Amino acid sequence: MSLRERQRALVRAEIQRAAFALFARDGFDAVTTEQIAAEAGISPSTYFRHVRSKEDLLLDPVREGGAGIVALLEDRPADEAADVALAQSILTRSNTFAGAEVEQWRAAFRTAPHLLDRVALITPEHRERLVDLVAQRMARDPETDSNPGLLVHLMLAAAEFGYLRWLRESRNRGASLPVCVEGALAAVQGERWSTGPDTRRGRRATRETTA
Amino acid sequence: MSLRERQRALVRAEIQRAAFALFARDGFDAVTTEQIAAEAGISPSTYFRHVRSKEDLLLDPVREGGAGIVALLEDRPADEAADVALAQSILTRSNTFAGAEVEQWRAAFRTAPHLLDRVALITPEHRERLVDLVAQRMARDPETDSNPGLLVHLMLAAAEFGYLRWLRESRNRGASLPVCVEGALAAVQGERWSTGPDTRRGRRATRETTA
DNA sequence: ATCTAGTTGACAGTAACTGTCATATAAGTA
DNA sequence: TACTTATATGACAGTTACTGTCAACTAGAT
Repeated sequence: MSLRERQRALVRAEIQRAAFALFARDGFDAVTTEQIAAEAGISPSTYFRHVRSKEDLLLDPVREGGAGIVALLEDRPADEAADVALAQSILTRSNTFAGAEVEQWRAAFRTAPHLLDRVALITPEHRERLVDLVAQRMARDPETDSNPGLLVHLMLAAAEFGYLRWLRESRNRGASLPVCVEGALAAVQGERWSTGPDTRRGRRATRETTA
Repeated sequence: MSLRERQRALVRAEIQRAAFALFARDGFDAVTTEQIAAEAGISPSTYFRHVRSKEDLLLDPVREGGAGIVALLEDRPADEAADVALAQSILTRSNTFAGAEVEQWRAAFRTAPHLLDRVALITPEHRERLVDLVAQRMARDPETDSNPGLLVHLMLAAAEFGYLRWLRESRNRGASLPVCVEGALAAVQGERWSTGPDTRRGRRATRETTA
């Protein structure tokens, strides 16, 4: 990683830190881009060079999870059923989504409830990659058969439901993120996603990641 | 319906017509609000009084379906299982989503692919109403039990998948909207959503609305 | 006829972006 | 080390979606 790349990442992180702090204090809508830039110690020009849009400041952190899910799914045992493998990948990823910075993010996000229904867990590119991987596992052609796409869509929607439930609830009273996500993911798994008449391998292997 | 209300609806419809025509011709991003207002024969001020945001011009038509789904679900037979009743309500609604104006809308929407992942089939208020109705059918408390919310979320996600597939495909080559939606909805239905150990009434009553 | 409430357009703002340009600094090359 | 090139920065001007206010107007009820 070159010095330029490191500095780029540093500036980006500093912008996020500044933005989340301001959002949490004053509310998403009340904070201007100029304030964020000032708080981050850069000019507005530079701010816009690093941030595509104000919304993305909040949405990008979750979207980054998409790449992780793809990587995890690629490493799953090949004989595992598509639905199980996908659910486990998502669940494992949600386990790593924690820490002090995440709490800052959550506090910031709570001030922008109108963005709640726009949580896309993943970029279109990563989603397409997931569909291909799932189709391969189901031994179907994603072009002619919509089932792989549907499974990915529903599984991500279920995970999203878990994320939203976790987001809405207060810090300590509600269930943890993995618990929220796992409960929702379970609803999508089932016979429907099998590759053929008698390939049930891996079907019972739910709940292996959480403590 | 008073004259004022009728005129209001008329202006609104005229704005939509103008906007869709311009979007389809020049692309969503290339069309300014002033152009739309001019084409609709009103001032920019009036435009903004009728349109919350440019995005909503495209998104509102689908969102209006939400009210219809709620109404349909309220009229479903009381002994029908929650998942079946909800699926049928959505499917019936999607049947009425057709006509020449819809084709204009589809053409307009195609020029704004970045809005595709923001298709919320329903407003938060209607969604909450659906959750209550579903919870009642499942005999569960929507406050403590997340299953009704999850069923609604997944069912809407499935419908959304159908809508997106229909949207993407060309006018005559792809499957019709109801077919796309029905195929997706079927994936969510199942034993999981039953109200109790032995209440299976209405469980087999899929596919009754489409020809 | 008149009073009230909702509608309209002109106008002046705000804030999120976009594009350009001169300047500075990291990285590759002689 | 010196030189060149690619990239980052900040100042600035512009665009556009959207908001708020105000005076003129019009439908609807009394």
